[in-house]
Amino acid sequence: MKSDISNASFDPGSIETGLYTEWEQSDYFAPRGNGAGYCILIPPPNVTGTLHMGHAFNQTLMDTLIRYQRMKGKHTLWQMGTDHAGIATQMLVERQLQQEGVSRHDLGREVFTDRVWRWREESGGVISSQIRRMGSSLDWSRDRFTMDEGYAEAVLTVFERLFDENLIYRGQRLVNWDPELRTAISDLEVENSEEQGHMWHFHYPLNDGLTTQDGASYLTVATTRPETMLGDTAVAVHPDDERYQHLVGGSVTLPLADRAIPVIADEYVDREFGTGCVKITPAHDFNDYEVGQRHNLPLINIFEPDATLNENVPGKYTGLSREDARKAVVDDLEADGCLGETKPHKLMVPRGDRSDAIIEPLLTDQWFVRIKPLAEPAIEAVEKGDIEFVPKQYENVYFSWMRDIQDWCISRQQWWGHQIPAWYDGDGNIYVAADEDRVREKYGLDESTELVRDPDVLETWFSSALWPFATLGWPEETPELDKFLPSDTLITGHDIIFFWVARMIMMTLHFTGKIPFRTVYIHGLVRDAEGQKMSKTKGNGLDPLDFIDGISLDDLVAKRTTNLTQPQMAPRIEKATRKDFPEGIPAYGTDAVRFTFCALATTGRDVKFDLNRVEGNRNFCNKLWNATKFVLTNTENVDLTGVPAPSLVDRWIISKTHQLIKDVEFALATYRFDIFAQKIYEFAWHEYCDWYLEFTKPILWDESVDSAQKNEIQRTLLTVLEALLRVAHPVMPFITEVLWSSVSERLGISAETIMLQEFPDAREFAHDPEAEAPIEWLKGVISAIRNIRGEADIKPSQTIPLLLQAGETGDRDRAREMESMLARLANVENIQWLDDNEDPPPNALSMVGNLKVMVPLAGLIDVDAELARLTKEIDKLNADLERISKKLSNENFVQKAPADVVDKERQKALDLEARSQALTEQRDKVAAL
RNA sequence: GGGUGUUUAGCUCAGUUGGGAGAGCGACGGCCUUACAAGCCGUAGGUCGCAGGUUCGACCCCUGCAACACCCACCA
Repeated sequence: MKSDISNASFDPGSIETGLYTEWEQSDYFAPRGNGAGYCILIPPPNVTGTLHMGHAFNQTLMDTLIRYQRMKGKHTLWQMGTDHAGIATQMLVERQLQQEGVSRHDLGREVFTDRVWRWREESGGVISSQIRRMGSSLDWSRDRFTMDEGYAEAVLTVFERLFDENLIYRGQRLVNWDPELRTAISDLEVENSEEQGHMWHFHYPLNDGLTTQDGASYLTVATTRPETMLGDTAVAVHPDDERYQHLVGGSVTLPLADRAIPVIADEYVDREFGTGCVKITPAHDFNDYEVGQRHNLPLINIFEPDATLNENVPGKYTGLSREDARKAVVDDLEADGCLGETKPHKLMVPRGDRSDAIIEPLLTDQWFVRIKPLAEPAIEAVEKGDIEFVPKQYENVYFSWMRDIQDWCISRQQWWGHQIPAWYDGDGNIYVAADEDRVREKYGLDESTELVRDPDVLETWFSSALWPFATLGWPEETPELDKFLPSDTLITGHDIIFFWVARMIMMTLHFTGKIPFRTVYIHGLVRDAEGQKMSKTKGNGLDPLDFIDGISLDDLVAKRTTNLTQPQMAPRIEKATRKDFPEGIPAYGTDAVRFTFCALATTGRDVKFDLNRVEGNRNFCNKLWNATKFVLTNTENVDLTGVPAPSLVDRWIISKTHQLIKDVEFALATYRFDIFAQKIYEFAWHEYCDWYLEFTKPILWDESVDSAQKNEIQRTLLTVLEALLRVAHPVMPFITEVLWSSVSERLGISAETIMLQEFPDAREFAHDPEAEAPIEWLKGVISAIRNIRGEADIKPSQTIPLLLQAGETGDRDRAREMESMLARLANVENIQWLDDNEDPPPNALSMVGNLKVMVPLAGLIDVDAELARLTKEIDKLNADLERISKKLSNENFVQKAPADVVDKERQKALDLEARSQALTEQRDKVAAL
C-alpha cells in the first residue's frame, strides 16, 4: 500500500481501513512456501455473536504468533471457523420470536430451524467483519462452520463409532435440568452461587407408637427445599447413631402426602449436622438418588419439565410453580403443627449458565459419553509432556478434573444443533447410523419396521471437541490432516479448559491417534479497570470496536442501555457511563489496541483493561509515525552503493538492534507477549527516537560534515527503522505495513507487503560492545548536564560553557570525537578540558564515573539551589557507600561469598567513595562563595 | 471442605539460576528545541502483605499467618 506520509499526521482509521481487504484479496493469509507447518486453532466464535474483549485479546495473541511464524518462513495456517452455539443461538432466535408473539412450537421444528439458518445468514457477517477489523490474518478461504455439511458428517461418524464401541449409551439418569430452557445440561454448564435462603425444620410423625429417646412422637428433618418433601420416600439416619438406632426399620408418616415412608440407616448421614435425620427425595437430589439406589427406594418425580408440580403430589399442589408450592407446603405444615424452627441459611444454588434459572435434578432419558476410557490416554498425553500447558500450573487443574471425570451428558432437548443419529422401533430398540437408509442397511431392517428418530440434538461442545480434525477434512484422509495435525499452539482462556480443551484432547486422540496441539497457552480473562468482570448487566462492558473506531457518548449510552435483561439498571448504567466517558471514546486504532493486549498479557493472571494504556500505545504509534516521517525527509538522497562503514553511533544502534531481535525472539518463544511489546516500545522510543535520531541531527544538518559520513548515517537510519518495523509487525500490522512501504522503497526493496518479509535476523546486526560503551558514556555526560540544568533551573535555550576533568583514559578523545553531539544535545559551547592539577572556577559539578562534569557558575546558577542539589547527591552516594562498607566489614561475607562478588563490591566502594569525596569538596567550595 | 493464584511506587504491573528495587500511567517543576505538545527535559514517590527460618547475603528458597480473587466439591 502506497501512501504519502510526509505531510500527513497519524490517523489510525485512515491507514487501517482498506488495508485488510488488500491483504485478503492478495491471498496473503493462506499457507505458503516450503517451510515446516505451523498451525493455530481458533476457538470458533459463535456465528451469530459479536466481538467482545475476550475475542480481541485472544485473537491479538494468536495473530501475533501467526504473523511472526509466517515471517519466519513457516507454512502457516490459521483457519477461520465459527460455532453454531446451540443453546445460545436458539435462545436468541426464540427471543426474537417472543417479540413477534410466537413460540418455536407454533412454528414447528423445521420452520424454526430454517429461521435460525436465516438468522445465521443475516448476522454471521457481523463477527467476521469485526474479526477482520482486528487485523487477524485468518485463512478465510477454508472457513468452516460446525454445522456445515462436511463437519456434520464428522459429527455423525464420531457419534456412531462411539456408540458402536459402547462409549456412548442412552440411559435414565438424574441430570441437571434447566426448567426454563427445558433441556438437560451438563455438569459444567451449572454454576453454583452462594445465596441467602432458609433452613426449615419439619416434624414427621412416627408410626406404630414409636418415640424418640427424649419422648417425642416425631422425627425432625431439616431442608432448604420444602416443596420436595412431597417426593420424599424415606428418612435416613446414621447406622451408628445411638439416638435413632431403635427407629431404623420403622416408619414415619409423610405429612400432607399422608404416605408412610421408612426410616433407613445410611452412612451418608452426618450425625453432627442438624438433627441427624435427613429426608430422602431420590428423584430430586443427587445424593438422595444414591441413597435411594442403595436402599431400593421408589422414585417419585414430582415435577413437570417446567418445574411446576405434577400429578404425583396431592391435588391441591398440582400445577403450582416451585416457588408457590414451597410457600404452600410451609404454610400447610405450619397449620398442621408440623413446622419446627425456621432460620436464615446460606446455601449454594445451582443455576444454568445460559438461562440463569435454578437447576432442578430431574430423572430423564439422556445420552451419555462413557468418558473414563477416553480420559485415560488424554491424561497420559499431558503427563508424558506431549502436550504442555503454559503456565504449567494449569496442568494440575486439568489433571484433577480429568481424574475425577463423570460421564458426559450430551443430549439436549433443543432444535438447533446436530440431531442425534439414533432411531427407535416400536419396541424401543435403538439403532445408530448417520441416516435412516444407513440404519436399515446396517441393521438389516426392511420397510416393515417403523423407525422414529430421536428428536434431541447434541450439545455444542460435542461438535467443538472435533475441531482439530473435523476442520481438516476428517474422516477423509486429507493432506491437511497430515500437515497441520497436531497443531502447534492453542491459545485460550482458562474458563474453557474443561468445556473445550480437555474434550478436544480426548476426541482427537481417540479418533486420529494424534494429539490435537503441542502447547496450550492459557491467558487470563479481561476485566474492567476496577477488576470487575465485564457484563452487559453491570453496564461496564466495552466493545473493542468502540475504542478502535471511536464512539460518541450518546451512542455509547444507548448501546449500554438497550436490550437489558434488567431494564431497571438503565439509569444507573447511564450515569456511570456519562461519568467515565464524558467525551465518548476516541478512535485509538487497532494497532494501539493490539499492542495494549500484548503488553497486558503477563502469564497466568487476569488483565484489568485500562483505556489509558490504549491511549499511551496510540501515542506510541504516533511516535513511530513521526520518527518515520523524520527519517524519510532526511534520507532523500541516500546512496546505497558500496559497503557500509558505520560510524560509532551507527554501530551502537546496530548493536542495540541486535539485542532487540534476540530479546523479542526469546520473548515469543516463551510466550511472554508483555516482554515482546515492552522491548519494542523501549527500543523504538527510548533508544532509536530519544537518542539515535538526536545523535544524527548535528551530523545531518552540519554543512561542514562530508557527504560520505552523512550517507552512512542515513543508511543506518533506514536499515534500523526497516528492521524495527518488521520486528513490530506481528503486533501492530497496519501501521508497520504503511510505514514500511515507504521505508523499504527508500532502501530499494521492492516487495508488496511487509507481512511476507522475513523476520529480522539478529546476525545481520553486529553485536558491538566496543561501540556501546562510548555511547553509553556520552549519554551519561549529556544526562549529567541536563540534570544540572534542570535542578539549577537554567533555561534550555541558554547555551552554557562546559568543563570536563579527570575521568578514565580515553574520555578526552571521546569527548573530542563526539563534541558536536554533546554540544547540540546538551546545548553547550566551549567544551574545555582541565588537567588534573588545574583549579576550576566556581561551578556546578556532576560525576559520571570518575569524570567531573562541570558547568561554571558565573551568574548562571543559584548557589543555594546548587548546594541543595549537591547535598542530595552526596546523601545518595553515602547511603550506598555505607551499606557496602558494612557488607565488606563483615568477615563472613568476605570469607564465604564468591571472590568475584567481593571484588565487585570493593570496586564499587572505591568508586562511590571517590565520587562522594569529589562532590563533598565541591560543596565546601560552593558554600564558601 | 479441597485446590490454585495474587499481595512490590498514588494506579496498573515487570523483576529470568538469591549478590546494587524497575517500567508505563499519574503527580510535580521546566520547555512551542526546524519528526512528534499524542511531544521534549528533569524531579519526587517503595521497612517488596505480616511473623519466623535457611544463608555471609532473601522481593526471590522453606514454614506459619492474614487479606483478596478464582476453580472444584453432595453436606440436608
